[in-house]
Amino acid sequence: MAKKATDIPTPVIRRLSRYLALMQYLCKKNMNWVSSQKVARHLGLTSVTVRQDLKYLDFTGVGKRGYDTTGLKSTLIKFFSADIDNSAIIVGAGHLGQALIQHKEFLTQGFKICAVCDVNPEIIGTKAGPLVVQSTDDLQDIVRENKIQIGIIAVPREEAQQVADQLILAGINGLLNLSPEHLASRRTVPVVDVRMIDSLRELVYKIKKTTGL
Amino acid sequence: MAKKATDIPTPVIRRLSRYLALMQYLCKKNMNWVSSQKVARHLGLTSVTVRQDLKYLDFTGVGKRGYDTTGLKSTLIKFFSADIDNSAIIVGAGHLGQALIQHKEFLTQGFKICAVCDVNPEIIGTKAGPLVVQSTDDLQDIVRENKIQIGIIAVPREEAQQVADQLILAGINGLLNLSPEHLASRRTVPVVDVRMIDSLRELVYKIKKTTGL
DNA sequence: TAGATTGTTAATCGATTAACAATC
DNA sequence: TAGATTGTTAATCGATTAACAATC
Repeated sequence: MAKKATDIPTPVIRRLSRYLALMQYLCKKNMNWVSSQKVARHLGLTSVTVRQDLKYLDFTGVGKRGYDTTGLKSTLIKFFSADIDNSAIIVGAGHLGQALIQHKEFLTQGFKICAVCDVNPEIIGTKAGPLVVQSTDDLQDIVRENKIQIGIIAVPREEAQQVADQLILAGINGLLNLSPEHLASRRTVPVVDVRMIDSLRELVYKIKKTTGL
Repeated sequence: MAKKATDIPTPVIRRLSRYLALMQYLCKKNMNWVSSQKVARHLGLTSVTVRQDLKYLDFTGVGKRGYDTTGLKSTLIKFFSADIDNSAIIVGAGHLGQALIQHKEFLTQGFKICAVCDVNPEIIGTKAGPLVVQSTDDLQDIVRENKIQIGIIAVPREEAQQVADQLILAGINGLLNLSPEHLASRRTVPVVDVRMIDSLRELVYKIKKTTGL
C-alpha cells in the first residue's frame, strides 16, 4: 500500500481529536461558528497550526466567519469513527481496569467496553460494573466471538507482552498499552502507549526547571 | 533565568524516564552492562538516539562494553528525584482517582499520594485505600500544610480548570491533568496532560490505516 | 592487536511558524 | 467597500539519523 493522502502525522491526529472534543463543547453551548484563532486560544496552540491541521480533512472554513462547529464536529466524528461504538476488551481487572470499565466518557466518545478478563481466580466471575470478569485463559475465544477490535492492556508489566501476544493471535486490530512495558511486534498491529509514570517524571523535570535548577 | 544546560527537549526527557525503568529491570536481573543497541532494541528506538540522549546526562559509557546499568540507574534516579517521595494530592475520588490511590507503582517510582479530596459529600470521610477522602473546600489548606508539590487532576472536565486554579493559588508546583480539558495559566505552573481518549482515537486512526483505507 | 562500541559533528527529515495572497 | 479570516507556499526550527573518528 503506497503512502496515501490519509497519511497524517501523529501530532496532527492528536490535535484533531482535541478539536473534536472542543466542537462537541461548542455545539452544546450553541456556538455555531469558531475562528482558528479561538480554537488556538482554547487549546494552547497557534491559529496557523489549527488551519494547517484542518487542511488534512476535506473541510473548509468560511471567509470572515471561521468554521461551522456542527459541520466540523460531524466531519471529525466520521474521521475517527466516533459514532460506531468501537468494541474493546480490558485485560486486567485490577484497580485501573475496574476504573476504566466504569468510565462513562468512553461510551460517549464511541468506545464500548465489551469484556474484561483477569488471571486471578478470586475475581473471575465477580461483577465489574455491568460486566462479569472472565478468565484470561478464554481471552482468544472472547475476542473472536465478539469480534473485538481494541485490546486495552491494564496488567502488570511482567504480563503485558504475553497478553499482547495472545490478543494479536486472536486477531485484535490494535492495542492501547497502559503498562510501562514496551510491546514488541508493532509491525503487525498498531500499539499506542499511555505512560503515566513517564508523564509524572516529565512533570518533575519541568518543575525543577521552573523553580530554578 | 537564561537557557541552561538543563534545558533538555521533552522527547528526550520522556525517553530518559524509560531508560530508568529499563535499568531497574536490568539491575534486578543482575545484568551489569548494556549497549546502546540493546537499549534501543528493548524500547523500539535506534542506538544513536540512545547515545545522543545519554549525552545530556553527565554519564559516559565504556569502550566496548557499553553502559554500567547500576551507575546509569543511580544517575537517572538522581536526575528525576526518584528517591525522594515526591508528594502528590489527587483531586477527584471517582473510579479513576481511587484506582490511582491503590496503584503501587507510584510509590516504587518515587511518588507519594498524601491526600485525596472530592466535592461529593457522600464520599467525604470515607476511606480510599489508606487515605480518608477530604473535602475539596479544604484543598488549599491541605496543600499548604503538607507542602504538597504535585496536583493530580482526576475530576470531570467541567471542574478541571477551577480545581487547577485552586491548586495553583495554594502554591502547588506542578499539575498532572487527567481530564480532557486544556488548562490555562501554564506560565506560572507546569502542566503535563495525559489524554486517554486522544490516545484511543490515535489508535483508531492507525488501525484504519493498517487495515486498508 | 582487532573488533566492538562509544562520542560527536554534519546531514536529513519532519513539524511548526511566518508571510501573504485569496475570499467572503 | 473594508476588515477579518481562511488557505497556501516558503522559511525556520527542532529532532532524528548518518557518518565516522576516538576509545577501550
